[in-house]
Amino acid sequence: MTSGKIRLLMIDDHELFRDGLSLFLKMQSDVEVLAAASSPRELRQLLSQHEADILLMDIGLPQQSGIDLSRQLLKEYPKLKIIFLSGNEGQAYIEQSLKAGGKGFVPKSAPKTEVLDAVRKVDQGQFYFPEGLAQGIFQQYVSQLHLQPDSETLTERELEVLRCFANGMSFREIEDHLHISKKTIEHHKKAIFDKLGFTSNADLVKYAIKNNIIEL
Amino acid sequence: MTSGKIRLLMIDDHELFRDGLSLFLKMQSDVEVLAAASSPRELRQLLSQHEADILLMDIGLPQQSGIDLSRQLLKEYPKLKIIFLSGNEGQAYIEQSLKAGGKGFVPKSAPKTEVLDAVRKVDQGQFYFPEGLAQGIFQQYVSQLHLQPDSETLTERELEVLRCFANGMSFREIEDHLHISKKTIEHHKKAIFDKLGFTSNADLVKYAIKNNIIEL
DNA sequence: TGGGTTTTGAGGGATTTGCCTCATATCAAT
DNA sequence: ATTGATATGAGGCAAATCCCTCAAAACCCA
Repeated sequence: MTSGKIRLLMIDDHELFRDGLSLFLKMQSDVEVLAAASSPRELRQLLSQHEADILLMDIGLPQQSGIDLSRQLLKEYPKLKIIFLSGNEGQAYIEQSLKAGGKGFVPKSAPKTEVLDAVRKVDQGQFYFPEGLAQGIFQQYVSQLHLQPDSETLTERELEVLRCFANGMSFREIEDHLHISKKTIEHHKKAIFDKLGFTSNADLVKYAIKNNIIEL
Repeated sequence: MTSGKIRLLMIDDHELFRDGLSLFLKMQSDVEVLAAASSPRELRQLLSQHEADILLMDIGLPQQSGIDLSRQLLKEYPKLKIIFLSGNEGQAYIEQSLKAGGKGFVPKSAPKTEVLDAVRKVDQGQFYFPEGLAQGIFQQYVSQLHLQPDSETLTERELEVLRCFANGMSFREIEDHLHISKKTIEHHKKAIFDKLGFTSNADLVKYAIKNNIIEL
């Protein structure tokens, strides 16, 4: 936003990290930290209460991968700009974070000021990603990505079912968890296998790991 | 140490985390944060310069797992008391951290004060591990662990079977591949599940990936 | 107001796995 | 020579999963 401070929310399950980062950001005159969530549930609550410009999201949340979560959130809050903070996961998820609609990506190992840079850049409508990608070439790359989205995209429900199976749940457990019948689960599972060409449950698990739907 | 402050070192690759935690710890009158390292190399340097009582170690270092590193360090500094800080890895490594000689284990998601509690307990020669294990019972558990070391080592054959399952093969396919009957495969699979405490095939796949038995 | 897509579910048979016991053969170590 | 760990396998039953067809609500979109 051009007027006023940059309003931001934060989600990270580590209290120490949240506190440290928000303390630092609050010292900046152009930034306002609205609140910090420790879980996806809490974040949704905060999003419904505050109008935020930017969301700083830990990419490796325990309950749900940040990338996965951001896909869901952007459906509800399309104007929200999400910057991912990655821990030791390295930069392997940059492309996925882009596809999920992320606007920025900062390793947690980066100096504090880099987070601030990212927040400012992204607030101004730019992308912020680690050095190594010239901004111009990068923009082009992004648009290419846009033109060629996932050929076989799973629906929300299918994703949920996929997540369950990848977490090792049985039909019975998924019935209880999602409150749908075994038949419906079968249906979704078949759809997933057909769309993604899986041959075995092992394929499913690997896919879920590669795509940050579950944690390894 | 009974006299003076508790001297501690810290290793974590995230600057924000280091700063936040050491800021908090420095506010305590009975604790002295000697220094904080961002890498194993830097840590060794610091250890040779300072005489520390306690080391707070991130379990998920990018260069080398904290557990691995601690085994090495304890050979050089047997009196060093290591407390592991775990991120999203959950508590799956508690047992390993014990075997590696760790004295404490604190999830990063825990409240700040828990780290402090752990530091004080461990400094006094106690163990500190997450609630749920009474200290007495726990001690017993530790000695049991000692007597019964690698209950979790798979035999060659079990490894082969594990690899097959992790690659998505069915019983039928494994029969053909390894030239053994379904019954024998069942037998091995059960042994694998028992030894490693698997609850689902998904666990098996994840284990195989983590341990480089298959490619992701 | 139709037509796609998604989500939901039933019925029923075929297959696959899981679990339990029992049994044999090898090999190494005591 | 006996024991223990490893590897092999059978029989049988229970439980879980797979496969295929059919169908109906819900929803968005043109």
